[in-house]
Amino acid sequence: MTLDEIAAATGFSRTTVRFVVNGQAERYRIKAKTREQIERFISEHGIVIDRTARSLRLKRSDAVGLVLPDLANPFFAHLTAALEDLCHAAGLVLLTTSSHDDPAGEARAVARLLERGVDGMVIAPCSPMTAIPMTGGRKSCAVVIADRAFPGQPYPMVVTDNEAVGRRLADILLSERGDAVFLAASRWLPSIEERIRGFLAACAAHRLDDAESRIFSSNTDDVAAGKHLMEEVITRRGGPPAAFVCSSLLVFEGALQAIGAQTGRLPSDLLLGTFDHHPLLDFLPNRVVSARQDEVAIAAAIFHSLTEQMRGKPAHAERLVIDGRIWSNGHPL
Amino acid sequence: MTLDEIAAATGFSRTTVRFVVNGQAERYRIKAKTREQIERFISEHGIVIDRTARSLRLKRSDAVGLVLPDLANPFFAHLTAALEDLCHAAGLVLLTTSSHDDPAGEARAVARLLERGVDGMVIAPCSPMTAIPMTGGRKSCAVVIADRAFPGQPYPMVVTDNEAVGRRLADILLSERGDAVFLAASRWLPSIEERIRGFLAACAAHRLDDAESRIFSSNTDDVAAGKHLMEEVITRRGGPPAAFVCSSLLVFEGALQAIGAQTGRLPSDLLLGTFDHHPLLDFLPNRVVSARQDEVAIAAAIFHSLTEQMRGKPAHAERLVIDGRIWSNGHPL
DNA sequence: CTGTTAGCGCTTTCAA
DNA sequence: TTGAAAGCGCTAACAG
Repeated sequence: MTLDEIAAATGFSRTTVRFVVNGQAERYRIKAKTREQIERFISEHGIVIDRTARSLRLKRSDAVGLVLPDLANPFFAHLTAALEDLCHAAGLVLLTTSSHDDPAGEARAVARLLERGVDGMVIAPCSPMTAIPMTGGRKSCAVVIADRAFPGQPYPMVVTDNEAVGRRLADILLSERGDAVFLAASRWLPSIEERIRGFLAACAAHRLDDAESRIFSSNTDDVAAGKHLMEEVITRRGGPPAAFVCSSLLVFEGALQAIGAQTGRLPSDLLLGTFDHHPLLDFLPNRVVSARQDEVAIAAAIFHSLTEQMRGKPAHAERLVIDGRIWSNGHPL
Repeated sequence: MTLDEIAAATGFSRTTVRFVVNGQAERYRIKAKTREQIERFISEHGIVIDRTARSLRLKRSDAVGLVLPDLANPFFAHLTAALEDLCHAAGLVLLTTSSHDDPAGEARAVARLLERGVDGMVIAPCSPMTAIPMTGGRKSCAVVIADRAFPGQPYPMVVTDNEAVGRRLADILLSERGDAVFLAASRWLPSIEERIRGFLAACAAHRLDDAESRIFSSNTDDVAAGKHLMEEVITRRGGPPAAFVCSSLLVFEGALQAIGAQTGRLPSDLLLGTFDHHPLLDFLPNRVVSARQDEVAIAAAIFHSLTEQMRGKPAHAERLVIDGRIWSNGHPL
């Protein structure tokens, strides 16, 4: 049922029907009897206002796009869930797209969202985009960069305070074991580089002068990379370290596999550290310290910045930093 | 840049420009020079065709909606990722919405998608909906029910073969330990009921006549429920079982917590079984057997049925069953 | 081969 | 209080 159809069926005009449907009956002093008739008709026959037509006319879609490297990554899944809740509460829908860490796919995704006329876009870029082509849209589109703050973007960025968290995590390991290495995947990511800086700072604070040699990094973020990195650690140091940090759970899994393959099972005093968190970590036989991003707070910051832009505030290239949290044995530290 | 603007700027008509833009230049034998001129202009100035207007005209949005109970649930996150890939490859966008297991939220989500004119909808219902109000839309909308096959829906349903998987899982536990209990959350879900049936069938095959008393169930699916259920098991049976299955990882975590609280740490010969899988399970000190849904195959079946409907094939209430897989120690069984 | 026209369902503006 | 008209950018049908 369209507004026109209802108008025709009830004998009133488009305008009158629309006022009732949009809850503006009061404001335009629609006669009570008129309103009742229309409302009764609608409750009997139902109505679905066509937001496609509405969008075309208003040049506003009440939709926001989300461009992620990978939805299967729990961090992004949680971020999506949190953002979605905020959007829905505000009457917006969320269009999600994954780029699978492919810059071309990312560009395509952005273009597709632009075609759809989204009012805003949240992007976790998979590469240092030269420039997101927001130009070309018929209307301005709010943009917020999430999680991956490649330099040079003219948009607000919301990121975790990776360096601080990395430092705290490393500090715990070094304090408890006096030794630690860092297994880093995707070193080209700003967030990873920041975590490494935090690790190095902790090493410096503990007066370790071989900090650089404690960093092992690869370009891909997967289990195989973690395994390979840990094998390298074992080879270079003649055995497993007393403690290690991994830049992601995938790397963590690979590292555990490598140690398991080497020593049969995990040395019981091996102290494990990892970015990203999963509840099952708490049931591993070893002590695990994990750094966790605050998806809800990140989503809130993103949404705030986005809605401000959508309300007309011009976008700065500001950097909004959200605190990460360290967990150990199922409890925040 | 709109088609009209380009037409005006290049001096050709809307139609001519559109033929070029839509790649139909060949078909309509647009003069090569004309095409080149238009293409050059576009490559210089860019173009974003407005799919909002297109949708309005064509009554087709090239969008499909996805209604899930909870995106943060890894199964649904993986399903979403898989579906998204299929959609994008077919030039469709995916609108995701979570209902948080709230029937009212679910109804709202469906209505919102209908307003948006989605061509199709994938729903993992959170309750036995009396009827999804597909009526009222201006055009028919393809529908596929995923994962939760409440009876009575007139749409195709894609589900895992829960009973068979549940039976295989229970069979492994009973064969290896001769004892097992089932901790089930959300017993009102068809999928859970099916898993329980599989468990009971395995018990019967192992000539256990107390099968019913091995089922412990709750209405919520969370860690607290799992803990509570395991406490009940321990109380009723005077100690932890030799093996148990949980209907979800959340319940699994709760159960481990309860046993840990009771016995200090996990008895080393305790055999763990769970639906849902996570790679970290492989690093637990105990042997873990887990049943895993095949999200990619499920997504493929959903997408196939959906696109068939979108091409005009009327929807049957058929039931498409996808095999689940059992994993143990990081390998499929 | 290219141009013109009508209209998708909505909102806005102006009239009555 | 209510109605009528115009137009968002696109596509389809038809006319040159």
